[in-house]
Amino acid sequence: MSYKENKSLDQRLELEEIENRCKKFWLENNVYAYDNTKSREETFIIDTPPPTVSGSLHIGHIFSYTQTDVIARYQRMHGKTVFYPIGWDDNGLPTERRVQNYYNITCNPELPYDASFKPEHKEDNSAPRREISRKNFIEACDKLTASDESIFEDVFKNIGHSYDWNLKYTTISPETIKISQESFIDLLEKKYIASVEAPTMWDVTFQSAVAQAEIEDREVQGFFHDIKFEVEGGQDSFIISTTRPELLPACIAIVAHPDDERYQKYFGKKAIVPLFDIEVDIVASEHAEKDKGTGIMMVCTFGDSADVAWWKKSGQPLKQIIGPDGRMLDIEYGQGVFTSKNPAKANQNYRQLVGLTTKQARAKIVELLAECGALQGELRPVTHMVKFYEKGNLPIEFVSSRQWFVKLLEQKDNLIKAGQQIKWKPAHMQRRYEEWANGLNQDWCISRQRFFGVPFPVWYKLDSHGYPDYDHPIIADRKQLPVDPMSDVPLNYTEEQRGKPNGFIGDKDVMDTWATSALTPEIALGLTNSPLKLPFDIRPQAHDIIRTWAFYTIAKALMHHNTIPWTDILISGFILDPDRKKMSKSKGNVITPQHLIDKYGADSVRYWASRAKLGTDTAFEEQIMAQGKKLINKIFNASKFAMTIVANSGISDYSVSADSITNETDKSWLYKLSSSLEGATKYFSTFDYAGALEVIEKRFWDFCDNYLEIIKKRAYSEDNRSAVLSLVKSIDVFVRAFAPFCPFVTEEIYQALPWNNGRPVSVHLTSWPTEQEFAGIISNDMLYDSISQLTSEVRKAKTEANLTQKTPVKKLVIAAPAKVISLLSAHGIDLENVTNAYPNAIEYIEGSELSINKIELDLDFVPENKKKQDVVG
RNA sequence: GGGCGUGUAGCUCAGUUGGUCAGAGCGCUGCGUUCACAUCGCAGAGGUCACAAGUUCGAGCCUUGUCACGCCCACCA
Repeated sequence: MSYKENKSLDQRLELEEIENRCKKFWLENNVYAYDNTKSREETFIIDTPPPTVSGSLHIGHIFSYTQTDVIARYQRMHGKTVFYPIGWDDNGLPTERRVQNYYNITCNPELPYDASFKPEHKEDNSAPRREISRKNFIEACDKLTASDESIFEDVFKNIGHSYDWNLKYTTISPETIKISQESFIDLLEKKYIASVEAPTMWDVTFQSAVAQAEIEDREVQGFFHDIKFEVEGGQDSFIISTTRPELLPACIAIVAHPDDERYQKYFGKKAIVPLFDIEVDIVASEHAEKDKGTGIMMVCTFGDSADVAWWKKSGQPLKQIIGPDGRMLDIEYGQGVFTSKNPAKANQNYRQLVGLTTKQARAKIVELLAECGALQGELRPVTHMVKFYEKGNLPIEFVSSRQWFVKLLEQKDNLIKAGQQIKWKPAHMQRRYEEWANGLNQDWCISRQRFFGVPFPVWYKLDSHGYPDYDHPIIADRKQLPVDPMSDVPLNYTEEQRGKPNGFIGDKDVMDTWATSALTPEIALGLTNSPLKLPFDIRPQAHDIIRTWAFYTIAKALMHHNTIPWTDILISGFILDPDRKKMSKSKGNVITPQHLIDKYGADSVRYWASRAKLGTDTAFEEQIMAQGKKLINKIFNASKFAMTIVANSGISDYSVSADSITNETDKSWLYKLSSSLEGATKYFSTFDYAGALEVIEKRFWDFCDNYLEIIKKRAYSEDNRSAVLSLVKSIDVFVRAFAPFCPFVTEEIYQALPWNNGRPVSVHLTSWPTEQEFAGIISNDMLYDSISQLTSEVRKAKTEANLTQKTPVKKLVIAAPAKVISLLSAHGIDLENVTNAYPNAIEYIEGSELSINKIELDLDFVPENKKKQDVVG
């Protein structure tokens, strides 16, 4: 496919046309296709983050993903075939939540499938949500994610990301589900996974278990309630300060510190829980701290993870009073574990709590406590930290249930070692990882009581009474994968046996979405027949998901393959509001990536992203994009100008060599250019795209402001060969050096270069310019720097005299070291030209430093345009 | 409570191993340019490099302490 009809550059820079032309051209020519015949050494592998599909792309996505793209493009030009996949993380809770709101529906797994149901977008969400079956719900998720994903894809294409779109995946696709289920079975066989019935952190809104990594602390306004407990015998009493009085019915013990003298006398005795007359032991335990509250506290099932830990050791029964929905369960005192000295009284009080939320129950129990006189004094306000599921609005509860756990705790040391083998950029981010690994205190709960996710490939046998045997699950055969145990049947069973005694039931949970996204290396490899293996080269990601995505990926690579998943991890920063807070949703929605691409052009937005260093949060500053647009414009115009000179030069052999570049100024300039490239390459070798851009950009402005001006006259003259070929080389090099950053404008220019015969179809397939290309051609920086400095000083003198730059120089005395004088006097024609000096106006005297000793300008000079004005005026 | 990071011109940020390191862009002011580019060029003003002490011939850069901001982690009765 050809790029465009007319090969020459347009008169003006038409960004939109260029972008459309490029996008089409790159796709049609498979410019970014990964070549699976190349060896590992010739391949650069990127573990691209699959963005969560739950709404729209944020400018922060564009920021970090573009930085990775710049690296990918550099590596491609550096001679590697780049394995650069892209996926959409569409399974999981964020998607479910969006789907519920978008269609105003909710999943009720009890309902049968309704083939006629078609989800429709509802603007108005005030009506009660329509309940639909699990299968209908998943179909709705599929539908909405598919449309969201096509929008994401457009934005990524518009910004010019060079993914190999043949390597596209979604985390809910059958292929991904298969890989995720294989991972589960592998870890299960290796005994890294087990199902455990235990108190688990539970979000009551989404009614699902959640993992430690998804928990965050939030400051909450609460109250201390001072509650009087009688000691058995009724002679004595003590006060407990608690923020959660609604847990009184689940009290299993009272504890105080062993050294606390105030409570020594109670140890070994029993306390009576008010309202419910539960007899509980008063126990000495390090768990309590003397100077907190009243120093004595109640242990309930469960107020916090400390309660869970204490309960596990104690051998006490579990009294679960909070249900999965966060409401008080309907329990009966005098039955089972709910003992009471006075069941009738306990039940009378507890009946008033049944069905209430914890918050409502707290208010009610305060009433009851006040009535019976157990509540001492006023409630005392306190702000304290409470654990929340990161996506939830209510505190988490500990609910006992059966869940699948990945045994990470026993891997702690290996995880830390693996983290040390990986190169973190910036390096201090490794600390974040290590601290998280060190602080891990729970295994990874991977089951979620949700619907849109990867099902566990597991069924349970039912005994003759219809009770499931959780200890001996039926694991799917690998050949069956992917399976949905709710609709598929285990080997040697029939659908008729589902739910019947001696039959089976399917595991109805789905996996934590991280359990699947921690497999992005394996998922990506599944898309190709390449012989690639872990470890990959780089994992780009943001720092907020070090404890989840990075951590779990390292864990899985370790458990599956006993290797690190990548050699380098590049941590990007955040885009912050001007007030340095993390950019808010509302603002992000106003300034959408597409809006910015439309306003400044994709290359300019990319320029903005490329300027920021890794790992550093930066305030959003739109002006950088305006600056980028100026650069893009300059690249276009300077190239166009240079190409016009070349076209009119009468030169047709564009080969650049020591024979063709004969002028010393040109040699000296090319030396400058060459050393900038050396610097840029060095920066890129440590993934420092920002450093690379800086040196290239700096040299480019030098080229425009100085070199072009210096050689202009010579390039138009008879003896123009060296200057013209130097321009050819300069433009060719700049186009390639800017290509990773500004792929659109550089492609547009590359396609118009008249010396492209036999070269790759796209600039993005050419080789990265290195200093080796200049071998034998270049000299050193002395001459160019000298002319450049003098040019600038003469310019300054003219500016300060309020004269036009065209003003001729009558006399210019230059002081310089002998070495510089000999260079300048032999090759000073450009200096004469650029300063517009009269013949023989330049003189040299010896001095220690290069400087202008004396300058005399032609004050009688009148520019052409002024003359005309005078005539008219 | 523990850890990490940041603090450089009005704003956003560079400053690699301590010695032209006091910078860039934007903004502001002035001047110029219209035959590559007004999406332009040139120049100017502006900073005790958070503060204090120390190491050193020499510190924005190293050490210690202080302050401010941000982030991460922490059993939060």
